[in-house]
Amino acid sequence: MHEKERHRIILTSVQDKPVVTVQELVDLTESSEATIRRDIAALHLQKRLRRVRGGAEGITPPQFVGLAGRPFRVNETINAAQKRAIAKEAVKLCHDGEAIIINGGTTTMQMVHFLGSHRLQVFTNSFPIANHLLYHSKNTVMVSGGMIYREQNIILSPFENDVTRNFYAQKMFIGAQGIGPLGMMEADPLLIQAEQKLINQADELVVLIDSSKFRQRSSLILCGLDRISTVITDDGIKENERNMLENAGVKLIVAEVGAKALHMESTSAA
Amino acid sequence: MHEKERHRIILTSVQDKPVVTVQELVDLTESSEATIRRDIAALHLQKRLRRVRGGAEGITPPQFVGLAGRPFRVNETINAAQKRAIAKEAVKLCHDGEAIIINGGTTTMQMVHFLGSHRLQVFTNSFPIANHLLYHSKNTVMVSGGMIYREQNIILSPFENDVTRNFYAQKMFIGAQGIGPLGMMEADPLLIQAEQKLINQADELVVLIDSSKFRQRSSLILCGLDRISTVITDDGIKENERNMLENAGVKLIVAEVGAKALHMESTSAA
DNA sequence: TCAAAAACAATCATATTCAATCATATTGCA
DNA sequence: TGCAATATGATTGAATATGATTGTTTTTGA
Repeated sequence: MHEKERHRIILTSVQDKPVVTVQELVDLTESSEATIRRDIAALHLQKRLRRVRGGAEGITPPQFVGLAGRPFRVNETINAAQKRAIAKEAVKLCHDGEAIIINGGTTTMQMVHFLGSHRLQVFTNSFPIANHLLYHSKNTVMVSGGMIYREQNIILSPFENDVTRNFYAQKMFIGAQGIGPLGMMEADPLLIQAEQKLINQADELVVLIDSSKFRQRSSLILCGLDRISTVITDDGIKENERNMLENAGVKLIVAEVGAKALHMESTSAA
Repeated sequence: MHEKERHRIILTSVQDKPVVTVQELVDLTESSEATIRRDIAALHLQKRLRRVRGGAEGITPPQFVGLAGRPFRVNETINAAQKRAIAKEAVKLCHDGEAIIINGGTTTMQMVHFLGSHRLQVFTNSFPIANHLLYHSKNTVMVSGGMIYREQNIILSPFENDVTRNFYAQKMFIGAQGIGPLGMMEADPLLIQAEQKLINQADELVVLIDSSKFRQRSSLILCGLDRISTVITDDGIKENERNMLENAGVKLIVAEVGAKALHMESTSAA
């Protein structure tokens, strides 16, 4: 077997499993222990894997807490104060006993912190949202069925006949990548697909979006402004953006970013 | 088992439960007490967990407690060693690339620990199983849609048209309340409903059941012995119980509960 | 408070893995 | 083909990890 071929086998092995032993690779490649060690040493120098006693491990997971973790949690910290304030306003719209739909996303995720003492029926396609509500609240939790996409943290089924169609709510809460005269926009096709499934299952569409998103554009339009009932944003919204929503008949709620958050901002800026 | 593998198991264990004992980890990893202690000490120095008397506890994430938080407060102490041994045998039946179904339950739950380094397509109706596999493995995870019942920790939809029908696997793993000549039995109607949905979606039915359950009877029969391909149990099974399965054409796998556990049994019996 | 049980630390023997070396096999090239 | 360069395989002693044993400390429960 040629060197390249062994390297290919070794690299695919460490991607499939957290660790592979030298012995496993010896069996796989039918070459000697010494050769495998040399290969691992070479690939280690090329930083294509990490050499560990007994074998090799993949380079990707520094620690494996977050396959889903990183993209999600990094995003979580951006504009955290705004997102929290917006989420708080969103929860104020909910009354115990109601049924609501929460679409997955970093802003809607913040709602869970304020839902702890509520008693709602919550339908969501977000695995972490379901998880949090299940263990930290007394709300009834329902999820859509399907495959769990790690990066976006949503549950999505390619089939039309899933249980989503059997759930109906008055309000659906949703975030977005951007918003403009043409409507709500999203960047990820996978998210679009998930959202399309849900938006027809509720009367009112409540959009949670921090004010910076008014200046962002994306390629994919989810729906027009006429479909939106309410927009909740923070107090960074501009006058012309207010007018745009008003002209489209969209109700606007502006969340005051709390004094503490403001204070933290000013001190960190100083 | 290799160091990294043990560390992975230890770290995932402390995230599932507030505290994990040295003994549990010994059973889980099949390594000695001394090794586990050394591992815990090493991980403690790396600040990846906190060492406590009797075992280890998770480092509480500053504020993110709950996302991947502490999903299951399983009744893990009853027959824990047996359940783990049985679950380990079950996982041995799985080969990378395969699609499997795991029905929710305390025994099947133990399978997640051994699935960490696999690459399967896993469909489950158990929220905590999905949760664990999602954050602690590279398996593809799919869930059924519907309401999450807190007590049983399963996802269940009253509708026929859910995504369950779109998934098919060669093997389905399932626990039970009891087993006898009439078949598998379950006590909770809710579980029956969930299981009925799934058992037709797989070729082989693999039943995980500790030997004490052979002497238990319940009111609800899930299915006959003829539907069962394989039964995995522990070495407490009696001769007549073996015969019952053999006569029904059911394959039997007996999991050896570790020598240490056997020793404890015999001494406590003496 | 004491005694039994459990958990722990320290030690040593064994098993595994590693690195270095050399012999052999394969490849590239004139 | 013949030669050199490189790659591979085998062997050995060193380094490291593991498991068992022993004695000590801590906890538990009467």
